[in-house]
Amino acid sequence: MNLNKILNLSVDCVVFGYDTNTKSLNVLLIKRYLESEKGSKILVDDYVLTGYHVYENETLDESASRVLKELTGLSNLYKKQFKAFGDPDRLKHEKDLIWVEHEKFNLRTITVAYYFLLKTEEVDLKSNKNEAKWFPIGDLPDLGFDHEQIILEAYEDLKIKCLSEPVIFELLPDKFTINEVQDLYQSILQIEIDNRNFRRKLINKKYIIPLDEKQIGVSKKPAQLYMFSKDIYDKMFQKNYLINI
Amino acid sequence: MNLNKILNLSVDCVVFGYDTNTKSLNVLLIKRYLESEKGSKILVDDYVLTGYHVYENETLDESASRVLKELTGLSNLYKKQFKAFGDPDRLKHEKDLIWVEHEKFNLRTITVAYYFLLKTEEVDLKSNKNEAKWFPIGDLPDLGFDHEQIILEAYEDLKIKCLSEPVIFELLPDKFTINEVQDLYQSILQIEIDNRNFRRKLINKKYIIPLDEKQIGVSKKPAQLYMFSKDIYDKMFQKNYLINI
DNA sequence: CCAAAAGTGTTAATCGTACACCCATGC
DNA sequence: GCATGGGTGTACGATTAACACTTTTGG
Repeated sequence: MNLNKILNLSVDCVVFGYDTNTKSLNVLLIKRYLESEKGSKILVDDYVLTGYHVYENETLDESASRVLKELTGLSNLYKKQFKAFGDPDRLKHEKDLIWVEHEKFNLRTITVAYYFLLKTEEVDLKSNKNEAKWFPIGDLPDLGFDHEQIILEAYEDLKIKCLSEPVIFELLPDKFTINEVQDLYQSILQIEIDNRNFRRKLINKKYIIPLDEKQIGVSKKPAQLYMFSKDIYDKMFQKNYLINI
Repeated sequence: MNLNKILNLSVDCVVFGYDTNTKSLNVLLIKRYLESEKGSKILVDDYVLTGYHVYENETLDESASRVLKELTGLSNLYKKQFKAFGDPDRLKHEKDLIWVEHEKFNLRTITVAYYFLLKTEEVDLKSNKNEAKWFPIGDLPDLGFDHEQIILEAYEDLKIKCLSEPVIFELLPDKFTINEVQDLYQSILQIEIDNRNFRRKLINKKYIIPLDEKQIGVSKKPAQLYMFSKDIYDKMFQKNYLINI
């Protein structure tokens, strides 16, 4: 493998994780910190998306998967390239310029942005050397570069996508309850959904399969568990060309 | 303006035009031709998307708009950045390598792909020095680079987009008939639509405004003309979060 | 008067939406 | 036995889908 970086090209990964306990759609961010040489002054102290330069003989998709694997240890996650960001002034704040100087980046770097979907619990942050941390999508910290914009555009794309494709199940454990799916939709779309109608709709899908299992260890009536069958979904699937303008 | 090109970054433009006469969704392509030095042998003879390197201090969007203006003379068209293509082997055919050599491109060039929507008649091909030509989406010629893939991905994106946003009207003249809209949907989606149901659906929209005008110069019953009001559409518009998985 | 495309109505089935109470469980 | 969240049914309105003939016009 040719490990020469393409100096003006990077990938950035918006990692969405859902926490079924707090019912929070989270984004995984890493700390960016830099002091002046004497250590007297904090030059940069914020969070950024995880990202890295693309190598000379690596595809963009491979690059994104590599970055994610380094961050989380995970592969084979749902991944979507959603937009390239490459405006000449996308790094305009002083702290970003300091950082670029420090890291010897190319000032005009084009970044190809991906988002990934996983369960917050899947990632072990303890063993992470980047000081990675989850933040709710509605409560993001101070962000470097143009990463706030990148996250918000990823989020918009996810919102639209989850209406027409079963990506929601990428964010849930393999075995889930109907109410967990509802909570997740509500978190993503920031809407209220009628529980009875939602249940009926979901349970009627052939690819939502009731298991012979219920929740355990909950201090209330344990709920029925279901799984999503991608196989059945794919077999049933046919595009419905419903024009809805 | 700094006219230094970024050597490994380009934009490519998929220009979709609809021809109401032939009822054909077309793509605008330019000729790529190269002979060997003695003129004895044709080295490259195919079509490509129009594209160009991004300049040092130009945004990606500006770059795409500039390329399109040079090709068609038009600005303010519907434009969408839909994907970045940057695999290391995306130029793999011999003719592409010859071309890259001849044009002094960077072999590993990342291209940010856009698509544009317009009416085929809007473009004056006569005054075009690039030997630009329209091709039906279903009958594309031999294409250079990875441009066939780029076109097909643009087309998939357009198909999905036209179901939920009124982009269809970008492809039609300001004054159109209901049947023209139907024909266009049929061309894009490659489906048959029931005329009565489609008419009713469209005519009931408040932003489809009947004009005091009918078609002229047609050798049959002239049809009622309508226009699309983006103002009314935008005012009425509210996202409906209909989950359809 | 003929060819060609415009325009028109009804019915049945499905789907979305609104809405309130009982049930099962762990503690 | 009580607090907690799980689970259930019905009725109405809106939307979709299937379907075939008449009308208007230019030539």
